[in-house]
Amino acid sequence: MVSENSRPARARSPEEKTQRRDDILRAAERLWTNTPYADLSMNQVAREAKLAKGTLYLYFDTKEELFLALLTEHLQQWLAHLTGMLAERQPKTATDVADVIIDASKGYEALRRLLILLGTVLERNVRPELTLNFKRDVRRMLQEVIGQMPFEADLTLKIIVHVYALAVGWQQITEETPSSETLRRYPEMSFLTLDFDTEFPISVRATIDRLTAQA
Amino acid sequence: MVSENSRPARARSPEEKTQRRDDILRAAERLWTNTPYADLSMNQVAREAKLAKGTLYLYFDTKEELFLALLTEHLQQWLAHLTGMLAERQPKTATDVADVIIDASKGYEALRRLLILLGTVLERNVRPELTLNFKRDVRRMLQEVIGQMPFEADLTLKIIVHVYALAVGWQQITEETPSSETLRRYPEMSFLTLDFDTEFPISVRATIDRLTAQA
Amino acid sequence: MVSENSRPARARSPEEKTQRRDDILRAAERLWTNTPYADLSMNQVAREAKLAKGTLYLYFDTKEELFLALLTEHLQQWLAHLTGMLAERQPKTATDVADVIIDASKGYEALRRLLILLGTVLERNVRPELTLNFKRDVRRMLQEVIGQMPFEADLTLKIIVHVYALAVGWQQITEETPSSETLRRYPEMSFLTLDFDTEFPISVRATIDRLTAQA
Amino acid sequence: MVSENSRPARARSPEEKTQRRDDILRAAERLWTNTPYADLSMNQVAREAKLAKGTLYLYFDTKEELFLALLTEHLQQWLAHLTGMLAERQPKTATDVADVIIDASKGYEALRRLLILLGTVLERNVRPELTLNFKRDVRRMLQEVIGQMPFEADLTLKIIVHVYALAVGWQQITEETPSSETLRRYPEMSFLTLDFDTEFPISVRATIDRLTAQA
DNA sequence: CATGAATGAGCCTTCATTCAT
DNA sequence: AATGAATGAAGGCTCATTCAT
Repeated sequence: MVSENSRPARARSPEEKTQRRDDILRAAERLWTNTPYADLSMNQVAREAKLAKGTLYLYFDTKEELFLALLTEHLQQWLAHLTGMLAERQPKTATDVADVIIDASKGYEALRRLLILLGTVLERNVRPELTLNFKRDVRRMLQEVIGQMPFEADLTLKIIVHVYALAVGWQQITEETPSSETLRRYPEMSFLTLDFDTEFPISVRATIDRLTAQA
Repeated sequence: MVSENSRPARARSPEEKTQRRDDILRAAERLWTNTPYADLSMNQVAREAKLAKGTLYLYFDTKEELFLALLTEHLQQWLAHLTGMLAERQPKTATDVADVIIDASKGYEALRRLLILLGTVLERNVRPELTLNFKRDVRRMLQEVIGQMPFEADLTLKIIVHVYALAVGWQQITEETPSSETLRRYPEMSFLTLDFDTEFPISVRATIDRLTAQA
Repeated sequence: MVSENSRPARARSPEEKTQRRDDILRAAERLWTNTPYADLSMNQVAREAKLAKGTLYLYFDTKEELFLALLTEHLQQWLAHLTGMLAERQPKTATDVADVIIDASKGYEALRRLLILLGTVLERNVRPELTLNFKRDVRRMLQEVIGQMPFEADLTLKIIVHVYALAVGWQQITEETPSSETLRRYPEMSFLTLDFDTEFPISVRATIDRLTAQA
Repeated sequence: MVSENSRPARARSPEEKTQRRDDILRAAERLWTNTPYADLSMNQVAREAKLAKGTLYLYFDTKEELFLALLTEHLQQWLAHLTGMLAERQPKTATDVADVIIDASKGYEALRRLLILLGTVLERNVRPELTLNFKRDVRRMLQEVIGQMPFEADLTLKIIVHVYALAVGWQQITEETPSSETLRRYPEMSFLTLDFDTEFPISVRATIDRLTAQA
């Protein structure tokens, strides 16, 4: 309800600058929801943010860095969300933990698509130092998750990475594509028209059970 | 004056045309091994195949179709390989099946990278009809696999798709990137420097066990 | 009188390709006559040559290389012209030589402006290897000049370089600029409104006399 | 907490404003020593001067005007230096005069590079009126030089302009460029690796001798 | 069937300058 | 007077695809 009109013409204070940076990320996010990375130009982001193209570059050095920042945000949010749920539910068993992770993962498709982008585009075109920073940030955030998990740190980390692999894998397979609709018309192909929220939990439960049993 | 393998100057007969098409695929394959899709131009493929750029377009309508064909081939090979191993080993239990699948998957990194490409680029830029054809081809090949598996068709298909998700997910995470080397220097980040051949089997076993137990 | 209409749609033979490359150089040259380098975009050159922007890059890797090629051409022409005049007039004395050089230099303003460009822009933005090649080409062409000069090779080269310095220096001072016209309205400033064809000869004669006397 | 030289936060008095303007020129000068014009952004100058970008524009209308002011300064200094040396040495002959000019020119590379900039960039992008002012300033300063020279005003002016041409020409040829180092490895190219302080004097002496002899 | 020259839309990015604060 | 965020025109260049030969 606030939006553009209340936006100061120039972001002077650190808060305003954070806000402006956020405006840009929000604009990128809106477009990201329904546009693949390659089709999403900085021009579009600028227009969507109602800013000049050059302004984007005051806040992000490159297109890749912008999306790395977006990913950082989304991942932060998810991890915070997960930490919160863990703290609340206090899971004890593998099954409990799987349930929390599965529940916490609902509605994070944008994040999953950003994670694919990470391996596909970002890591390849960003100064390695930045990717590294990003990963160290992630590691730091994970410390909080570890604190809320009923397992040892190493096992928790292993679980998280497996969940990451599953999220990326299933996202890629279940994502809507131009041919999805047609595909649904062929019954023999139903094995390929799957739903993330159905399949991902199965994998997650199986994997977490196994990993905890092994430990 | 004749080029290596004394390739005919023009492909006239159907066999020659198939051969020419194959030359192109082989060239693309050689480059694909160590070049990401975005950095791999049609020009390079043409040069590698010792053909002119335009010639590529006589055999493939677009760059994406070329790589879809390459994916089809690789998938075909892997499925044949898998079918062979199944026929040979005649696995009975979930564990047996998992073992065969894991063994059959070794050395197919190129295929896994093509599968990522499928969801990331190909499905988005190819006539939907082609993707569909591809998927129907895959379905047909799967029939052979089904015949060699000790489970019902639906369960077998479900297993295959889960394996697909795992392959894509783990490939993405374990793939070497510019920052990989530096990452290895930080012990606290070791949870991210993983090996496909170590992690993928764990997931596969866990998942197949679970899927068969549920059924 | 021939011009664009007789131009083949595609340059296939080496001759046609040389011709096409030449078309581009001619277009650049026409614009160069009345546009400073910075204001002269590749877009304009393409338009002037009635070619697409990309086509330019089939013949020249960068804008700088295009202009380095143009400079090479002009320098070649001038050196050929000079060699011809030397052969014809067979100068014996310093004065004779100066006369020939001065006469041979008339009408080469474009070349002088390109020489300024060399030191100002090209050498700084072109792969050093290319500049080097260019200079070795020049050295080779100079061999012909040396053959026609009544002095030893070293002295001839020294003379040429001094003439080069004078050409560049006087070009810069006598070049027409936006303020030139107004400048001419102030009699006390007449010392700055000079004519290349008047001043350059004086310097050349003085310098060649001195260099030959010293030797 | 106070910055160096305890510069006032705001320049209020005319003296302070002159000082601020000078701060900017000094900053530009420091950068100019080792950065070509194109690579030298107003941002850098502002940072070097520890001022904001906008502040620069309170003192100079454009980047070009800033450098024109810098040139004015350097030229003023050189002319003052020259006048001083002339007054001290009282040269009588052409040779004497040449010696003084040559000695007075040592160590003024920055000025020579600014003179190249004048013809190359400044005159083309500055209001003609400003270039004119600059030139009239120069003319005024030259009056002092004329007073100390043993020749008539016109001849003195002519000499100065010839020296100007030589300075610009030789600067351009002897300036270090990315390919200089490699060039030095080829003995046959030694005719191009020259030293300003060696060649310039030869030209100057030759030219002044000639000009005075003609008169 | 083969060629490869030609196309041109479209990309990211830079930076002198402006102007709200 | 000083700031520095915002602007936006403009630039060089790439590359999948087309099509005349």
